[in-house]
Amino acid sequence: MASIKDVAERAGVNRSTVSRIINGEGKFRSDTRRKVEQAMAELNYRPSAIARSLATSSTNMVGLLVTYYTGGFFGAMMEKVQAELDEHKKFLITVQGHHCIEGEREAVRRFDDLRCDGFILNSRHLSDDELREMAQSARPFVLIDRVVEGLEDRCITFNHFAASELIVEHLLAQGHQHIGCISGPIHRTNARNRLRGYQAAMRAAGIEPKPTMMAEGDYGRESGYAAAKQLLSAHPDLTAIYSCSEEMTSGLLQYLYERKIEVPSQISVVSYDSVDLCSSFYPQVSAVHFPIGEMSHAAVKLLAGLMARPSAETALAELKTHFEPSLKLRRADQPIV
Amino acid sequence: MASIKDVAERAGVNRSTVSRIINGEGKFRSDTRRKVEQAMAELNYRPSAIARSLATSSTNMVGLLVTYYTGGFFGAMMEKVQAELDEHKKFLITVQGHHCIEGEREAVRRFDDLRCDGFILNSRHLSDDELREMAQSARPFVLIDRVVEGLEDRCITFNHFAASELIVEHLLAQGHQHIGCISGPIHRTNARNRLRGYQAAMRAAGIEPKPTMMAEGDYGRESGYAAAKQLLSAHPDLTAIYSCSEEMTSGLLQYLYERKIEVPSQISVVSYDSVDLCSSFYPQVSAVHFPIGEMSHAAVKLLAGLMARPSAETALAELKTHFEPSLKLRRADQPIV
DNA sequence: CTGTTAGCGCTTTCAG
DNA sequence: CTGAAAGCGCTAACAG
Repeated sequence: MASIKDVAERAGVNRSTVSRIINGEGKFRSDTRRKVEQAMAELNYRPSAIARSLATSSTNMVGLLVTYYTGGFFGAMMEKVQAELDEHKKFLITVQGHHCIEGEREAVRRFDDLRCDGFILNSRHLSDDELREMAQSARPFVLIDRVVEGLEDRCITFNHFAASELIVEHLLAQGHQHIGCISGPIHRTNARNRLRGYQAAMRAAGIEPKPTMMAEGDYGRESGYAAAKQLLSAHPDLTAIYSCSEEMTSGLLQYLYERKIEVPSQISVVSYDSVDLCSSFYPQVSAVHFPIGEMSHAAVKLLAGLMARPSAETALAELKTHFEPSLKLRRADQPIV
Repeated sequence: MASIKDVAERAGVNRSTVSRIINGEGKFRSDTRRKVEQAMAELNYRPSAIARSLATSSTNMVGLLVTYYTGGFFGAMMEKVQAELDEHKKFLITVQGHHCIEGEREAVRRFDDLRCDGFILNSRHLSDDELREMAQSARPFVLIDRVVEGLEDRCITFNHFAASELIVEHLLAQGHQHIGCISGPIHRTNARNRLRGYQAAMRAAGIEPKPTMMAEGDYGRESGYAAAKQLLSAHPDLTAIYSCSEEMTSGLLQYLYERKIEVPSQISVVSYDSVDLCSSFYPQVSAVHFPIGEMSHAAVKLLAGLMARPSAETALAELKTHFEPSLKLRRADQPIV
């Protein structure tokens, strides 16, 4: 490809003049500008982002670490991150954490290798300590859907506990007492918080949830199916089930469908949901909304702030970094009469 | 961050020695190696991919243009592309086409700016001519799910026509005669091919599909719902409906659920599917499988081949670039008795 | 086996 | 308003 040198020669000017024109720095004689622009057009010149990065030590690249690519969750995240980045003409580098600590470390290393201006981590395996240590480095990063003590100002968080409380309270308010819960993998903090929210809401209503009223899934569809089976075998008297992910809800509904247990006349179903998938089930199920899209948006904004002023935190106060749940009521649950 | 110069100074050797050790070129006195490795470790040194790119004029970056991020389709694509790229230590740059020609052009421009080693296009708006012209440039690229005359050796394709034929024939074989079709946006080539496959299969069975037996959707859920309504209002006698995307199928099922039209006892449902979403519906619906995952994998392989030998096409013959449909039979359709 | 010297394509003082 | 020159961090001949 043509280089700036080629353009300069063709236009009969110095490279720095071309550079200035490209970057719009200073003023130029109009014919100089014309000559340069013409040369660029003729050569189909495009400045090398790479060379520019090296010279300016700013790459305009932003890294995004995700745990997996499937599911609408990730898509929603990408969507928002990209949209925001596009506007600022930045490049998005995505890498996957391979579901393990070494994978996530490697990901960060790659961001470093590229000298990304900053990165966004949806990390699940890096330890708090490791993250805190990373925060010492100059390269700014933010965490999405994770809270690390001491790094609060870089965390975009969601109140999973309150989310569960909210939806379970909704069920309780409708007169339900026998409410089962399909949780995510309890070794994961957020999944644990969701489960605890359920338990807390139940206890607040004077109901002690029996261990057999809770089944652990892996957030996937199949596990929802299995958990439903387990739950209903142990507790045929359940009048409602709360599932902690939309995928598991799909499995749950499948099970109910196969057993000809009618929703919502025989049992109510409510769910966690991030991408409004619950509206595509039949019947459409009520859910607590996990606003991953908005959170991603906030993450980019936060990061942009950190990148702009490396150490200060001016104006970040205005930024919303903590998100609270909201209810989306639909038709798969109904009052106990 | 520490640079190669810092490492060299600390180790008391020349930069090129460090460079060679990093890249494992040649042999070294063991104490030289040790000194260098120690210096690198102490400084926490990581070579700059950017500087390296500039020096070698190879960036190890691969671009991926997608039309949108939502839906499992895209996730499946990312998954495979990343996995493959990770193994070769390459970086993935994703950009979105913004659903318009200018957006897709801009995307390619950005790949150029970064001097990506190559890119993968899931393009819908760039014209055949434009693509052919791009092919003149040195930067290799491949097309996924698109066929462009003259660029056959860069296209990873799927037989959409045959896919529709296959699933409709399945329905016909079961005795169905009144089969409706919910198609994608007919201004899109692939959507049109799917519709034509349906028509061809019907005609081959001696049935002329009436215009009112076909409804156009936009591949989204809502449109599936609307199309179902439209179809069944005009043709209450339909015994089966073929929906050209899993999302539309979801809408279709929702409609049937609301109208209390039982599947499969009152009507059979079959669908197009790429990410096995149809197995998460209840009842699970039979589908023709659109193997986007495998195709993505093939795309990366193809691209890797092109990047390795810029002009030649050795060994590409072994590569599978064309994919045929396969049936995944489940329970939402049944024979006419 | 290792050092010297250019140079990748751009930006950025510093002059003029 | 424009040119000259140095430098970003690395690699790649070419010597030795």
